[in-house]
Amino acid sequence: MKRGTNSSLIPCSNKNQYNNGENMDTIITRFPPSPTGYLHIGGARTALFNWLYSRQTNGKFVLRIEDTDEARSTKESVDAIFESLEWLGIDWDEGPYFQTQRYDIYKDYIQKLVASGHAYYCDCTPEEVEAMREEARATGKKPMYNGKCRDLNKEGKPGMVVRIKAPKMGSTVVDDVVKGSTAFPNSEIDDFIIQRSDGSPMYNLAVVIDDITMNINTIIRGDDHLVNTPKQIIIYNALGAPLPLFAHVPMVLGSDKARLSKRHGAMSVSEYRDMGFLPDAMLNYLVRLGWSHGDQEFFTREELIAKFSLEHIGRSPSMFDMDKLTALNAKHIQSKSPSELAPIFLSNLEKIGITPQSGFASNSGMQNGLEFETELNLEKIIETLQPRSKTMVEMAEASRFYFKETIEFDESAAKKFLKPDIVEALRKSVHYIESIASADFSEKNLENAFTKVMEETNLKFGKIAQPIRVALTGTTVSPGIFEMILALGKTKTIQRIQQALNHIASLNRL
RNA sequence: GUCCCCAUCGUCUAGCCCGGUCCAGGACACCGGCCUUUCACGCCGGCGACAGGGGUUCGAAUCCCCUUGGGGACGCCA
Repeated sequence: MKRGTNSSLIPCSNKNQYNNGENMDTIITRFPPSPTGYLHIGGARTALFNWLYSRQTNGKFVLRIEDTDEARSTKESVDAIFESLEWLGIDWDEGPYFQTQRYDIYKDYIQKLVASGHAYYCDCTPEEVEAMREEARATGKKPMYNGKCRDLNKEGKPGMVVRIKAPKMGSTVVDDVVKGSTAFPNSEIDDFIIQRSDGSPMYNLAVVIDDITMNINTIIRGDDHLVNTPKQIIIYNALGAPLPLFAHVPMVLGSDKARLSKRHGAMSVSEYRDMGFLPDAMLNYLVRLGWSHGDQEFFTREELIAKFSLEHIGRSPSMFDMDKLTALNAKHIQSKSPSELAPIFLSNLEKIGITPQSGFASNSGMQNGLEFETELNLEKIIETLQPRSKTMVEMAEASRFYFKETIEFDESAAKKFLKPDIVEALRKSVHYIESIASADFSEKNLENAFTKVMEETNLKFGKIAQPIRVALTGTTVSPGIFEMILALGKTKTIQRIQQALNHIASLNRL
């Protein structure tokens, strides 16, 4: 990995001037959201890349809130960002720092810059500047400040802005791990403002000062920042500070190839939680948007930390695809153990209004339920649903029947399968299930029980399965019979088959 | 308008740096089939791409140039 070649411009004696005793080899990355909205997909991916890289290298990950746009920054956004990061399991070692609390630091550096002749005060009005831009545009040039106050050496007074004295000749080169080397002609970079007339710092200044003082040596960010980089390099150079490593990651586009916005999937990351996505699936999907490891698609969190690499970040932008996220989520749901899924499952149940009052067989912590419910096995319930749930919301929905006290039969299902000719088989099923001791309640013994039913009724299992399914769930679509019975428990199973028997009886007495 | 970035199946991508093993591999989606007590899972197969044009070369997805297309930035926003 190469460091920016521009660091060679920095005098040796100054090289460690800004280092606070941190080991130079420690990778320090950062995520600097501006709290003007929630955390969206693109931001989450940037955070993830930085986090992964710091974790992989045993480095540090710093969280910094860039709230210098005080008009648009809100406390709600800050909280939303924290919440989303927490959900994703992206933790930070330092911060959160708030730029608004660091104004003194910026002022200090701005003074240094002015004193050393790298910046100057300017009292041109916004209208004047706009006129300069207009003029530039008219001649087919890039709209820029024309440097009117550059050499006037104006004394600083309230109400004046401070501008950087940007180099006029040559070019500024950005060395980037993903984009390679890009030269920006200095004629394209104007003397941009680093301090507003109200004394607050501008973005490019604050970022650089923060990155320097926080010892950030690795900057991974969206490539919409690539054109900002030469400006920032100019500040680094003016301060004699070493350059960090830059990695500009292509952006995530919406499905219409336009910049991600609310219209697309650019919702808050926490909305994906509400839609039933697993954090690990989210991470897995996000990382594959722009990064690859050969043909591998599925990654656990640990694998990601081990295998992530800056070298394999792609160069072209990608589009967000909900289908692929969903497919990946299904795989992650399958790969988890039922006990890992349990808390998420329970909270999704609650959201659809199911709050199991009773204890679960394997969860003896919860008590106080109806007698017949105490055999419900939470982990087995989850297990039966894992291969058929693409999201945790789906899983909760599909589990409804487990928690019902009385099954409402789907009309056409009942009509087709709950008929008098099945009564004998159902009765015998009840009998043989009943004869299994609770302690011996297993898939194997259930199989034996149904084998007996099949023998005695001379029916194939296919004939018996659907009526049993309808009896247990009310519908013709469900998990496998045996696994379902195991999850449901003996008492509840018998009760439901009995109920189906009653249903047949009442219909045929009429 | 100016500057910058990017360009492989519909989508995410491998391959590109170090040309031949690529009439281009994987995944999602889609379409068939198998498995099967339903639905899924799983498995097998199919559809489907090197943006276009010039070079360089014995040979180019891979290197160079141009065109086109897409994106980004040009702010007393970040």
